[in-house]
Parts: sequence; structure tokens; C-alpha cells
Amino acid sequence: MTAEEQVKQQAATRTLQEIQSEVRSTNKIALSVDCVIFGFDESKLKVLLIKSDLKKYTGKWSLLGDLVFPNEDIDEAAYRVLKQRTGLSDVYLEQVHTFGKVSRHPAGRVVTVAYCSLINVQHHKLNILDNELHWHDIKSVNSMAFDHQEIFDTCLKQLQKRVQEHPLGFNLLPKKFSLRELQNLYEAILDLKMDRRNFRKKFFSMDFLVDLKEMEQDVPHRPGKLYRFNFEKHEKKKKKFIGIDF
Amino acid sequence: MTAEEQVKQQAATRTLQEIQSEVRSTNKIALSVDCVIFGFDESKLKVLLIKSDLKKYTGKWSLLGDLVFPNEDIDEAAYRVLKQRTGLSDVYLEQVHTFGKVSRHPAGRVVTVAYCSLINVQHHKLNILDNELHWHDIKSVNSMAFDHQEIFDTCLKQLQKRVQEHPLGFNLLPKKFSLRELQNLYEAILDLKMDRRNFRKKFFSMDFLVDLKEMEQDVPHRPGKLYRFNFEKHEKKKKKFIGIDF
DNA sequence: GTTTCAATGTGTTTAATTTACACATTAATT
DNA sequence: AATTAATGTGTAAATTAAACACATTGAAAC
Repeated sequence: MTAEEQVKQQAATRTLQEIQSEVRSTNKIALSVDCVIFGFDESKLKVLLIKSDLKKYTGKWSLLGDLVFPNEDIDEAAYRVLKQRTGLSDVYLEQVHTFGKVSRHPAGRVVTVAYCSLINVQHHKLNILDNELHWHDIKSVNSMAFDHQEIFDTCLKQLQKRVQEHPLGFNLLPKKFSLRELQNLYEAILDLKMDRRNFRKKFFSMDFLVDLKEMEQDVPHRPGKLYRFNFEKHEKKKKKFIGIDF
Repeated sequence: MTAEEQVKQQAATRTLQEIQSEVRSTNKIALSVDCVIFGFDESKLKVLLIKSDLKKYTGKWSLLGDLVFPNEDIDEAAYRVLKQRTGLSDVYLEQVHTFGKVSRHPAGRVVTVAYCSLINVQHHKLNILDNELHWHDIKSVNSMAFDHQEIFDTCLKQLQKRVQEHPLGFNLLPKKFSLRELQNLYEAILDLKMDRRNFRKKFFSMDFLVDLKEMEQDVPHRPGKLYRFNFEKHEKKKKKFIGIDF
């Protein structure tokens, strides 16, 4: 870890009290980033949360976030938070929405830019840095600190939409995966059941899957074939008459 | 106009020099909103721009924006800018993306939240408040001040996507419109030609159009029927097996 | 007022995509 | 060797999208 990184790491662990004093020191608006970090484990979609350190919200969970430094791009700030908390870099990260209601944060006027990140939980397990963190099943997340519930809901909806438009889901899977895992993932994200035969047909008809000629190991029943994601460019079919689909 | 509105109007006409001095007075991050205001006129999609008042960018055009007040929601700030510049309220306004590179603005560290607005140009003509404003054909917009070109491009892409998912386009049309105008609008937004028969079929098969039993007036050839948008709720067809469409 | 013109208005056929649905195969377990 | 619980595969029906051509109307030109 470089000196610069250490400074950032130190700064990012400011308590809410410290943030509060900084925010209130001027009447200007403070800017933060919050990351909704998704993982996939045991056929369930999970989100990485931290225990809120503000008394008012004792027992509530929060997203991972921090104030943006004056000399740092907001995207960089989000990467920094992610790196600090998970130890991971080179992961999927996308800005989703900015939340800027006057009274959204108890520490003062803090506008926050929400990011959505998709990580591989297996990799993360090797790098876990903080025992205040916990992976929550998204179905059990229903009352978070501040307006974090709204931020989370927005990011989840965005993910559900995005995952149907772009092959993002692979970011949540291990490098080698079976079609069953892939389908479990989509069912967990979209919260629905799909027909196995149609699901397979759909993915095989696109160029996303490379057959690794390997089989699953240590599964209690018949092993399935393993695939990896095909990183070569995928041509998007152009339609002449764009299907307006309200 | 209330006293509060006057204060806001006054504040919003700050010059860039004034903004600059405010931004540099602390080392904190300043927050602004920028509005990409779309209109539709003469079968062309237009965007409302203002001449940049910063010397470095003389002759360049800018989006309409302002700093966010400490006691104002960011959505409110965007509405304020829109109201000031167009005189219009109750118009379509949607947050699109936040731009937060360290050096994006010459006045210092200003992070800006971009909004997309769709207005009816006919209404706006009655309310025009500022002769520094100009409606530009989107096809001729290619070098704006600061990073406004990038912001504009992002908002246009977002609009192209949104308009195929939701019936937003109607916000750009007069209350009464012909199918030809509707198709011209979609062709202008999406920058493509559509088959007239399929286009009509598509819109009639949805519940969006109410036949006003009126005909166009003062058109140089055979008049077409006039319609209005049907504001009643439209049930979105649910698919069982969600079409993953990369 | 007849003709010309340029737009509106309408249906059908084909292709592509989506959906529904059932049975054989495999490997681990008993 | 039989059982079990999963993987793996194909086809038919329904829906949706795409391609395509001609009659009708009203204004403008003559």
C-alpha cells in the first residue's frame, strides 16, 4: 500500500462525528459517495453493509460510503471506498443516481452519489478487511440508516434493468460456472422463475458462453458442464424499426 | 413572483466570475445542476443553450445551470433553473448523471448533476425571458463550453433509450398532434426512419392515443386527424420469462 | 371545375422471436 | 442393481416485428 493509499484509508475511516464537524464547519454542501455492493452466494443475491456508527441509528445497517476529497474524481472516490472495504480492484462499478434532499443526512447537508458494484464473493472472502461488514440477503434488507433504503432500492431496480440489457451478471459469478448457477443468478436478481430450456436456448443463441469442456466437481448429483464468459466483443443486433416497448 | 423567487432569480444570474470567487473561497466541493432542455420544432429536436459568459469559452454555448443553494434539494434547484429560463413549470424533468471530474470546470471544483427536461416549445415561446438563449438543432451541437458536450451527449443517449421504454415523447408535442408529428418526433429523437404503417399500428395497439375527431388546420395538403395523449394508466404487459435482450 | 399533387389512411404476408411444454440421460447415492 | 435428482435436449403454438402497395382525400395549380 502506497503512502497516498494509506492517507486515503485513514481518512475514509472518519467517524460520523468527524464528518459532522467537517460538514457543519461551513454552510456549503458536502459531497459523498455510497456504494451498493452486490454479491452472489448460495444462490442468493447479497449486499455488503456496515453497522451504522451513529447513535440515532444504532442497530441499523448502512451502505459503504465516504466524503469525496476535494482533489479526487467522484468515480475515484467510489473506487477508493470499494477497495478499502473489500480489498478488490478491477470490479464492475457504475454510477446510478445522486440523492440530494436537504435533510437526507443527520450530519448536515450531504449530497451523495450512489454507485452500484458487482463483485465475486469468492474473491472477496480472501480479502475481507473489516468485521463490521456483513453480507445481507437482499430479501431481508428493509430498514437501513438514513435514506440508504431508498438508495438501495434504486440501485437494485437499476441492476434488474441493466442485467437484461447487458451481460453484467457474469461479474457476480466465479470464472467457471454452470448454467444452473447462471440461471440461479438471474432468478435471484430478477426475483422470478424461468424455464430452464428457454433460458439455456437464450444464452446459447448469444455468444456469451465458452464451453470449458470441464464438469462441476463435488456436487451431490449429476455434474453440469462448466462455462466461462466470452470477453470478445458481442455485436448488438440492430433493428431497422426500433421496437418501442412501453 | 414571490420574494423568495426573486431572491433565487437574482442569485441564479450570478456571473461565472462570481461563482468562481465563491467556489474558491473554501477548498470544499461546490455543487451545481445543469439542465439539458429539449424541445421539438419544425420536425427537429432542439436543445436550449445560453452563450457562455466565461472569456475562455467566448463563442461557445453552455447548458443552463446554477449552483445549488445549501437549503435547497437538488431536484428543486433544477426546477428553479428551468423555471427561470423558460418560465415553465410542471414540465418533465429527470436526473440523468452526475459529472465529478476534478478539473471539469474552470472556476474550480464544481460537481454537477445533469438533468434532462422535455418541454413544449409552443408554450415556451410565450414565456421566453432571456435573449441570450437559443434553440439549437441537436445535429449542429458539437462543441460546447466546459464538459457540456459530454453532458449533452449523455442526456441525449438517455433520452433515446427512455423514449423507447416510456411514453415521454408526448411532453415535447402540443396537446393536439397528428400521427405524422408523432412519428417525426420519434424519428428526430432516434435519428432513423420508420415505416409509417408499422408506426401507426404500434401506437394504435397501445392505449396512448385519444382520437379528438378533429383535423389539422392550415396544412398545405390533406389534413390528418388530431390526437391527444391518454393520461389514464397504461398497464405494462408482464412477461413470464423476461426477455433478456443484450 | 378539372387535373395534379402530396400527403393521409389502411391490410396482408412473411419472418423472427417468445413461450409452453415432456422425455431421455447421467452420475451419485442407497 | 435400483433409485434419485439433477442435467441435457427439441418441437409446436402464439405472439410480435418487418416488409410491402394501393386507394383516398383535400389543397393547389391550371
